[in-house]
Order: sequence, then C-alpha cells, then structure tokens
Amino acid sequence: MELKRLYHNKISRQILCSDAAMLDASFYARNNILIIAEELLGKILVTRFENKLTAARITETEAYNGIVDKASHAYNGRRTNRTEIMYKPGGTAYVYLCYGIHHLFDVVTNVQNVPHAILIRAAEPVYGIETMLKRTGKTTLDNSLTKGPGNVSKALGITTKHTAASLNGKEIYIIDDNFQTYKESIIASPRIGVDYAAEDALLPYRFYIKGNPFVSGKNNLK
DNA sequence: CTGACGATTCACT
DNA sequence: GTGAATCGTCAGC
Repeated sequence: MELKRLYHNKISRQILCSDAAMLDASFYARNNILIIAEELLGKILVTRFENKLTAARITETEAYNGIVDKASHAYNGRRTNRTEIMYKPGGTAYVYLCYGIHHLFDVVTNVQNVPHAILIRAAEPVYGIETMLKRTGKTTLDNSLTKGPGNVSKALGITTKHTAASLNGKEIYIIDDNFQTYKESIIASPRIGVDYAAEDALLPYRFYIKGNPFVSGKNNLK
C-alpha cells in the first residue's frame, strides 16, 4: 500500500493568503456533514494571529451530526452558552476546552440553527513550522506536532477565545489548493473517545488519510 | 453554590 | 497499560 507522506509538502505564502482559494459559505452550508467531513481531508487549515502565518493540511476529521447524534454536544437540541456556537451558520469556528487543558477546534456546518460540527483531529504542517514549534515548546518537527485535536489547536494557536470566529475572516480559514485526496486512501471508522454515546459510538463518522503519519492513534495503516 | 466530568495528552511502569 | 494534569461547563440542589 502506498503511504501518503506529505511531510515535505511546503506551500507558498501567496497561495495561503489567496482569497480565491478560501472555502466559502457554500462549502460549509451544505446539509450532508459526512460529505463535508470527508472533503475537508486534504484542505489546508490556515491561521494568522499577530501576523504569524501557520498552516496545516487536514488529515483526520470527525463529524458530529447535530441533535440526533448522542456523541454531539448538541444532542437532543441542547443549547447552552457553550453549544450555542454550534447553532451558528456553517463556516463558524467552534472551540471548546477539554479536560481543562486542550482547546479543540471544530468547523460548524449546515445552516443556522442546525448544530452540525466537524472536529479537526489531525493535520500535517505545511507552513510556519518554526512558529508551531515555538507555540508547542518542541524543538524538532515530528508527527506529534499536529497529531491529535489538542495538538492541532496548540500548534496553530487556536484557543477558546476564537470560538464563534468566522472561517471567512482574516484569522482562521481553510483553503483548497487543488490537492488530490484519492477516495481509496480515505478510511472511515468509529470516532475516538465517545464511548458515552451508546450505539452512536459505533457510527463511522471519523475520516482519515490512510497511512499518513499525522493521524491520531496507532492503527492508521489499515 | 457544588460536584462531577470531559470529542485529550503525556509521562511513567 | 495506567494515571495525573487542570478548569470551564452544566445539572442539580
């Protein structure tokens, strides 16, 4: 099996800052969250905070399917100060604190009042690696830099203060640089850490690029 | 107001 | 494989 190692894939600043490449509202507003979660693989998540540009190609996502999904914060229509962000229109950032330590970044999808969200679980650095290393306190680049949702946010500088931010703004956005993610290299599997969700824990709502070293867990080769 | 806990990570055995 | 870290959120009183 061919291993997709994008490790050395660097992207120019010009492309990362191109408005034309930015995913727009129509991408996020769609109804089928599984399609969007799959299509986000291979897209590039870009952040620019205090003029520090960092970017990573998405390698792993998880869909949280709104009010019918027992794994979702918005299950059964739950509305709180925190989850209210999930009810915003597609193309909004939903960031929350997990275990008091980790800031997890989600992409809100669908239309207003339909609380769909896609967790970005892993990505492969393509720009601003020095900045990412500084943010994470690491000295060398390896897959731990952006493998796992807490690590992605940390490397890209995303925190809970960015929740509700538009993904069509200047600070956080996702671009399509026409990178080809081949269907046969995409795996769907159950989501991680959602045992509490009863039968919904078994749904194949996690998507990742087969064999990519920037994917959480150990068993990403099959 | 209080207590329980989490869409995790990392160090250690 | 096990356990600690660490705090905002949320249900319940």
